[in-house]
Amino acid sequence: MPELPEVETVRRGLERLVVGHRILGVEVREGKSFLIDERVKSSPVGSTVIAARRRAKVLILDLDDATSLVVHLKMTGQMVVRGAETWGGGHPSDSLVDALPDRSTRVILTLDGDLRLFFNDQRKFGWIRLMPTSAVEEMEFIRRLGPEPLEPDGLDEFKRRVARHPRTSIKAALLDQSVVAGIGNIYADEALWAARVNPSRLVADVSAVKLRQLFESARDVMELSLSLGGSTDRNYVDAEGRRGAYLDFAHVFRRDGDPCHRCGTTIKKTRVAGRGTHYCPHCQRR
DNA sequence: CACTTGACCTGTCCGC
DNA sequence: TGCGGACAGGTCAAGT
Repeated sequence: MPELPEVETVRRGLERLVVGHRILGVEVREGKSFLIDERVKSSPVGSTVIAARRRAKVLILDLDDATSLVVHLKMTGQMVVRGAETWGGGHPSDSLVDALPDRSTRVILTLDGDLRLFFNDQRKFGWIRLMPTSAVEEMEFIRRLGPEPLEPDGLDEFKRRVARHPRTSIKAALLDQSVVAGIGNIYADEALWAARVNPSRLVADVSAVKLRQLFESARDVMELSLSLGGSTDRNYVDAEGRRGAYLDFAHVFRRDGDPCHRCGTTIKKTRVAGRGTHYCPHCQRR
């Protein structure tokens, strides 16, 4: 569920809350959730967080010893900060998560300033990887990433990359991180609705005008979502444990059975590219 | 080769 | 109420 707007919201929180703090301890509760590259020392303890970056759906915490903590939240990952600088050790009333740690807590980082950073991940798909900062950009899946919708000059590159997959559905292409980076199931459906493109349509049958509208629609829905703190379907929270509000404004995602905001036709749910797919049968005719 | 499906997990929801 | 099964979705490996 965490897609680009959610990961960016978490990044902003971590930038504010943990950059400048020194790591005092690491508690790994689930070994597969915390991986250490063989090229680095065995622990980040003693290092200071100097930057919080993001590439597509990946979070990167740079440390002052030329290593980085690379984090992928996958579907149910959370990075939640608790401590004196947030709420005196307690948690705010609008937090979705209760007392931490809980049973989904996989890794706990203790930082100076009386802070604790919890990596929670119900389904254990996510991971944190400690590696040399110089090696982050060389990770295979980062090298392959396509342009992000929020990049102002990404359209041409998107068009070039999507054209390499003419026989696949446009929805599958939008979900392919090597075609365009940062889109997941929610924003794929929302962008397709905004651009009035049927999710099952083959890439080869989508006009250049529609491709441009799709890229721009993806940018628009992501900017709106960012302004609302992202989407909370069931699990997502930001670095302070708060949910995002975007789904209150969604046009199709999880709205099957409800009327289309443009034409009133009942929103349908089907399966495209192996994923639940929401669309308006009238606005998004094939 | 291009594309689709299954695996990885756990929690929730639905029908019987 | 209990229980089995479907479903949720990001990414990669395996299959067609």
